[in-house]
Amino acid sequence: MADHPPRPTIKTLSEVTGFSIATISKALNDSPVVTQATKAVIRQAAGQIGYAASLRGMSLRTGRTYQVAVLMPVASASGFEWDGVDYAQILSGIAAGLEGSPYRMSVHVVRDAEEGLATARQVVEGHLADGLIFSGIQAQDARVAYLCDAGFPFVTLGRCRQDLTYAHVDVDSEWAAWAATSRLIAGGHQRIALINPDPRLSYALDRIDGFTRAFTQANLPVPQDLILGGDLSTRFGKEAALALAGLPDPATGFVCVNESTALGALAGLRDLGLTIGREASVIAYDDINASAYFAPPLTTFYLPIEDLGRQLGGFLLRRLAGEDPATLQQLTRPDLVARQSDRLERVLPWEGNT
Amino acid sequence: MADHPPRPTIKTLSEVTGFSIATISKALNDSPVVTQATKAVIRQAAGQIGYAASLRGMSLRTGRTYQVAVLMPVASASGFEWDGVDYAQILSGIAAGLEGSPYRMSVHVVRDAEEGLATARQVVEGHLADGLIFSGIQAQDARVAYLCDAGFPFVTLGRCRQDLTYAHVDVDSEWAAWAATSRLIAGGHQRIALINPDPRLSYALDRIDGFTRAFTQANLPVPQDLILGGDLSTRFGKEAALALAGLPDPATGFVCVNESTALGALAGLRDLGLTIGREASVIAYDDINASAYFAPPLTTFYLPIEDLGRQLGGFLLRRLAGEDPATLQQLTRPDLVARQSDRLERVLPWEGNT
DNA sequence: ATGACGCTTGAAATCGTTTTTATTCGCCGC
DNA sequence: GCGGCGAATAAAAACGATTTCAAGCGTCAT
Repeated sequence: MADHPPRPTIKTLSEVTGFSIATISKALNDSPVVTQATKAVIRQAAGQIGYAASLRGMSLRTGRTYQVAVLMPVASASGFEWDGVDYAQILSGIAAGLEGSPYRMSVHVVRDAEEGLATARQVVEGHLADGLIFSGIQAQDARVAYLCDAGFPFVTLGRCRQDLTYAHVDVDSEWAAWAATSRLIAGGHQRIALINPDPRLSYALDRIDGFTRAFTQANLPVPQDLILGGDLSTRFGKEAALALAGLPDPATGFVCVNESTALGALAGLRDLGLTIGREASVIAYDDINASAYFAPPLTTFYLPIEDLGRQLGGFLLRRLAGEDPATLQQLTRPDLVARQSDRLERVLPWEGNT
Repeated sequence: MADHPPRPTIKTLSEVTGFSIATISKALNDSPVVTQATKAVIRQAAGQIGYAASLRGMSLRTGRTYQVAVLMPVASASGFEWDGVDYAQILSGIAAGLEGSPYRMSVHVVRDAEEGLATARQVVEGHLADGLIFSGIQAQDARVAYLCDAGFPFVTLGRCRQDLTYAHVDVDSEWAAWAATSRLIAGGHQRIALINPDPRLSYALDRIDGFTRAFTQANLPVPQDLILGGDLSTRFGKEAALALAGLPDPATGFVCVNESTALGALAGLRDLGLTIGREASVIAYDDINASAYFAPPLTTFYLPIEDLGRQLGGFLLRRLAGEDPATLQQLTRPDLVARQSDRLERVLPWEGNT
């Protein structure tokens, strides 16, 4: 229980340098009213005694907290199921985006969008943070609407479908779903399933759009009966595959929303005795680099999810600096990583063209 | 940009009730010096106008921050590799453990133990939080030593091997490794590999201890050459399996540290043309419930990692309330989940006894 | 009757900053 | 010589709470 000497305050610095605390404060904030010479002296002394402003004091006076709140979604899990989302990677990216600024990151766990709204309210009304970052955007998103209305700085991972201007980072899910579906169509599939997330999510709709576009573009009917929405659990992926590959007119191609559902789909297809790559094909979003080790390795669209986090952090910083949200919007296209799971051997000649 | 009415302070409450701010403060903190009647009036009024104490004000005066800092490890990734650790689940657990208290959770990303120490220093010296939670404990852990010395409240996930008294939550890795190894020995294996984490980690040593005990107990030589330490990536699991199953006297059983390394091991064994459950067996720690979907489903020792997080949060709260760290120590035994990956078909009769 | 004591409440200081307003002082012009 | 001005610094107020100490006020014993 070593008693550290009390850490220096602006007052200590005042006594040391002989200047008043007001001057000290201005000098350290680089105010133009104080002489260069004085600034130099004060800065030197500050460095000398290891002075660092107390966030508490600053916070009380300025109303700023120098904190950024992140809403981290967790499944409302009764019995944990893996959902393949490595949120730690996103957090890590956000932290990297915040690096160099005085902002720290506080994480609030939310079970669903409703709780997210409640937490957002708390953060705004209680001034718990200066800015907010969240994901899991719905087509009609109450959180986005609320924060826009409140004029509170925030950045989202994903876009809603309301006509609102706000800072966001998103993945081009429409394109990715189109590309994945087209690839399977080119590979000889016609009965293609879309294993989708919760249909309230905005990107679920984007994926349906892309899926649909691929079929209409190929002059093929859209297999509406093969679109299934659910959570991101491996269990859901398996159940979906079991159901859709077990149909009288079964699905042979599967566009999965992510690696956990794809892992489930593979397990389901295996249970049905199907050989992936011969009788069925699977393709997925990939954000944790595990698909390469599945049996067989999965063809995926790779999302650099930590980079997205970094963007989120950077955008929020710029938003906090007053930048116009209209300029803080970004759409990323995932990269195709071709592996073995989407080739039908019997239609090999088709392979390749994206 | 709706201008909200300024939120009520203790002063507002003073004007409304007619009591002085001193009395208000005491009443709300349930001080014994103020009458029950007065307390009732004040509380009623507080509820009425929706008063909530400003954390900023409290913080400045009391020196407390009402924040708990969590050190979240991320791989120092050059090129992201999945490590099978769902830290979000731990965070979720911690948040659950903190629920009901005024404490919020701030997350600091650290790349290694060294950076962890630096961050811990910052937190302590800058009074950025009232307590600290971290994991990835090493046998000789500088962070633990520092925090004990500084008298700063903290709880760790894992124990170091120094003789220090501090609050911690841990998994009985010695036992788990012993149980896993014994199970494989009982299944007819003698050449068993231990796919271990970084050997500086305390639980890596625990696992080696348990591994060793299983062999000596069975009067078998300990296969030192089959103990391999690395990161928790799938890639490492695969490389390790490739190397050890490719030996002149190959390993046939694999005790993996977690699901990502196990997934890698399965991939490696598959590449060697081996059939899991016939020519090789794999067993792992399981904390994300994905092993059930691997090919074949893995026999695992299940760790309820969110519960551990909850314990961490709860322990820290009690520690902050002044409880003796000696009473805040807990060791959990993971549960065996028997599936198919550890049965050698040719030795079927042995199955079952743990 | 009065001083002491208990019980409740109030006034004021304090935490560490920022920001507004005041003061000091040298210098210039008249 | 003096009022005014500008530049630099200082003083004081404020942010919103907690905490120490003083004050008011019955009650009771002397």
